[in-house]
Amino acid sequence: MREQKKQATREALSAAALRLALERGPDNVRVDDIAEAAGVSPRTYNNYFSSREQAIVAAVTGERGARVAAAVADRPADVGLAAAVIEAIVDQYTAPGEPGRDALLLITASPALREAFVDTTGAIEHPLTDAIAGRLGDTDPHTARVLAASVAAAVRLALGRWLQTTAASFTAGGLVVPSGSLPDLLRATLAPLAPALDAAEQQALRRRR
Amino acid sequence: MREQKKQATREALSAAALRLALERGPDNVRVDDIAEAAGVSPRTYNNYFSSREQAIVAAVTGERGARVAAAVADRPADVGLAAAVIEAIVDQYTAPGEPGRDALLLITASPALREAFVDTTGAIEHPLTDAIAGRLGDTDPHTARVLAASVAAAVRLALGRWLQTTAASFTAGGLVVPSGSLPDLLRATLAPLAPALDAAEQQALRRRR
DNA sequence: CAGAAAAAGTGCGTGCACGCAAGTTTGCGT
DNA sequence: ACGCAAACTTGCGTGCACGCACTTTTTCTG
Repeated sequence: MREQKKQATREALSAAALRLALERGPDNVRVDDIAEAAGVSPRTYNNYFSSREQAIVAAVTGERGARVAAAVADRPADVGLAAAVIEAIVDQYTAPGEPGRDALLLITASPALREAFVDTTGAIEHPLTDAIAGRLGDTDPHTARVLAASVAAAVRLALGRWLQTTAASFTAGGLVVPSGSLPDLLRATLAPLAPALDAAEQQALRRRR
Repeated sequence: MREQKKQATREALSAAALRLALERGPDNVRVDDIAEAAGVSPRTYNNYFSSREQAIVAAVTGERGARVAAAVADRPADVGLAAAVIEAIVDQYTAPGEPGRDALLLITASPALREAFVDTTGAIEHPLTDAIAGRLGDTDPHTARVLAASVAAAVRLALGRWLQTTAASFTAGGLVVPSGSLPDLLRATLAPLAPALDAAEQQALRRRR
């Protein structure tokens, strides 16, 4: 029940942060406002988030880590590790595009928010490590960590490029082509890691018998 | 000449930061002290570094990015990409251990400094991208970026684990084995990425003819 | 060589992150 | 049901990062 309450205030805080940012623009939101809107003290806000940007972005990226991990775990056992990971990520990063269309617009508009959004990639690292370790049979958690970290790094790269090009296409007024959809960009960015993922899977199989 | 002066003040700042941190302990160093010791205004210090930890750590990690890139480029052309990258990194992360032995002790002692030190890994990403792209023949800069980011992420993991275990071995008073030397740890952490590096190299070769 | 343009340094003000030391709530054992 | 211990919240104080406007220095150009 303690956990429930913590999660509740966390969501209240990030929801308030996003709402206020949408209403007034990101630069006209003081920390005190967010805290007040969520019904906690400013100091408490700071126990949950260490920057306004983090709070705002968390409203969009909240449970991505857990969702990605679940998606990886749910792929059928007979598809390769690389395919499982890549498709799980593509799914999870494309599906939630709907809920906050204007939120994404807000994020792309502000460099600080863009950076915070891209940095949330680090949050998928630990859940993804567990998911990969599960598929590899828990023989070598070390390898799983490395692969998860690499995948996270690649996703960070893809998101960065995507935000960059979409932002550019705004300012350039359409002269710049959006450079491909996010799913395509993700697939292309993750492709070079596929050999490493599949090699690890083969080695795990070999080790198991 | 402009660049020279910038680099000079940058080094003056980080050197002063490290010296003061060693003299008084990291928590007894104010930003104003660093600025004064380097002969610039506090505001200027802030144009170079956005945290004390960054300034201190930069004294140790300064040119690592460029050195790693050069080391990768200097490996003979007939060794595989994976071997070239891994050995270059191992070299560059082991050689500079001598200059600041006490500096590393200082860093391991403070969590904030540990984090800053580990985060410097990101700085090798761009130089390493260029080095890898050079070896791949510049056909696909995108792949080079992904690989460099993954390598950087793996190095970050290795450094994190290394600092963690060495710090633990301090507090535990020797009960915990240092868990292997840094070179071994780096090799073990980078190993899972070797298939990806070599696969990219093969593909580059195939594309070239 | 003068004078403009660009770039780096500086002073100031604001909002913030975070340590610390209370106070308050929650959950558990008896 | 009671009370205690651990976890969470809060107020306060300090140092800091960073935007902005301005001065000083460096570089470029006619």
